[in-house]
Amino acid sequence: MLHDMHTIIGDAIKEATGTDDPLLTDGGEHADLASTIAFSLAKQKKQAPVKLAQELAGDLKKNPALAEIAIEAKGPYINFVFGRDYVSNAVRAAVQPGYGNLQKKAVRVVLEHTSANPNGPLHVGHIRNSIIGDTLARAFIKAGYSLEVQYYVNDMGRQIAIVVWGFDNLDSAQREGEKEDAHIARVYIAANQEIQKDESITQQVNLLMQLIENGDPATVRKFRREVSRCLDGFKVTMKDLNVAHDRFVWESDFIRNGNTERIINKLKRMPQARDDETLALDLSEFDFENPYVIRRSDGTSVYAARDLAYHAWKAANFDRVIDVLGADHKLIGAQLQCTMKILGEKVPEIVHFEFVSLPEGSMSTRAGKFVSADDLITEIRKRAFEEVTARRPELDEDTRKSIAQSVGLAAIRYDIVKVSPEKSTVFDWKEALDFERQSGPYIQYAHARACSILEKAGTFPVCFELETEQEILLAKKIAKFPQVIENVVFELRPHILAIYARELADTFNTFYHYEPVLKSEGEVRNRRLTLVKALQNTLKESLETLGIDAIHSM
RNA sequence: GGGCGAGUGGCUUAGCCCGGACAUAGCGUCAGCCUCCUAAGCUGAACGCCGGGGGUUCAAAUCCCCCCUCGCCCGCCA
Repeated sequence: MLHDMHTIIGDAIKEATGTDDPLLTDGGEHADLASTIAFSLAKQKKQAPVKLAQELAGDLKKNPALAEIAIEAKGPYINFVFGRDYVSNAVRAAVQPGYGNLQKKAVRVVLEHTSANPNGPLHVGHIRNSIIGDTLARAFIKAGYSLEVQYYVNDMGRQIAIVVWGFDNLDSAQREGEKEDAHIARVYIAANQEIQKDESITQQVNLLMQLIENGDPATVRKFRREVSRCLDGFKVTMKDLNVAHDRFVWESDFIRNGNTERIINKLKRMPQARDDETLALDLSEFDFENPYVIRRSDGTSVYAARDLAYHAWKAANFDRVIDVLGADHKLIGAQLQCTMKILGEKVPEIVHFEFVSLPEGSMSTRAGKFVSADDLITEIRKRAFEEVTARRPELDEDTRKSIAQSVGLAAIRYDIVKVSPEKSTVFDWKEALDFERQSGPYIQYAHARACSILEKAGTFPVCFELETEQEILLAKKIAKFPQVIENVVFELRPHILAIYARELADTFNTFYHYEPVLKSEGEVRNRRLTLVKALQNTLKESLETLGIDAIHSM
């Protein structure tokens, strides 16, 4: 809709001026769309931009295609304000279930996210990956793509060898009520402390690494057991965060199925290959200083080789390959992309996000310095329950618990997804536990408020003819939703949706303040109820795409 | 040392790709609003050399160059 207006107006300007870019921008408070084309025409024609804007506005007004649009030159700007049809069509679309769903696309997308090493619980840094990834996944589905979400399980890393060494050599019994991933972290941290004290342990870890690479059955069993247990813990955390994967892909499978060997053989024949003691690629022509090592001198593969095999497999089975990775993977991500390109394979698109740290510094699983996602979830549910109990003492405990769970989830997911990924952040308990303004619960509250109005109203005849300034403001904000979904998947930036949802709630709260709905009468009441229905549905679709429950009461 | 990212009122943050009309919002501060549809809300005020310096342009938070500060990376780890 908004996109259509852009096209119609843009074409009209191009036709009237003969330029190929109508220089349309958002009109902000002045208009729905505005063109600054008069500035560039001024240069060409050597005339004043104000005069040209006026002339052009006059010409455009005569264009029958723009009959519904109010056109006015204000100084050098040409402002376009959409008419009643635009507004009523927007509301008509927005009351429909699934509003914002875009046309189905015959494009298969594979999205990898989280993929944390299974050596300890997910912490508040990992879940930035999960939440960005899961929100993108939801947006892709809404945008009509066929999607598979994968978790790449790094099950043959050095950290896992350290975990296994710990289980073999230290006091490692699981404690009463201890979650699997927390248990593994405890053993991993203890094992690292032992390594610090006694360097000879490193030799034993190296031995485990060789055994796993060679497929020694007993070692494989041990690795797999601990990794699986850790993943079981992750799955509980991710379920609590409403984050879902379709498939867990194990790194070691790419050794077992021969894909790693195959890609190494292919890489050997590349002109960039340097096959001395190690096999490495010289990517200096692409501005990568260091050699990209693929195979060790002892003949075993490194992570990069298995990752290339994994990505080649994804490239063969999907049309688009998207990875969500932390900023620490920028260099290796770029090397991977570069290598895939020279192999003639589909190049993965990588979404990077910057680090989450603690006020006291970087997080480290090995050093036991982290805030686990589970602790955050527990704490936030507790706080949310207190809040719900204070606000709604009349509700029974189960209902309050259920609301608290949804509110807690909203607070966590929104707090993380609202920040643009290129900002590094410092985890702050106070902000994470805030349920007011610019928070997930704030948006849920606006939705619940709309639900409450609709419930009290019962049935009503729909009316799409809006009148007042506040009504039209809200309807125009609602109208932007499909374009927001489009932008999220195009730019791979889910925080755009987070910002939009908050602004939509803001707009509704202002509307709510100025325009009585239930207390108005006749047509006014009907059109406002219709608008509230459209708003409620748009908020619901927005929240659900953000992975947040659109609860009806809170 | 090199590469990448960030720097926007006291704090957090949008806008930057694609340059335009008084820079977005929240927290905090101050002044108000619950006999009225859920106050997890609303209205108003104060608070800004958009890190610094050059440049391009009719026009720069946005583009280019230099510098400063912070984060991340530069392994035969993953």
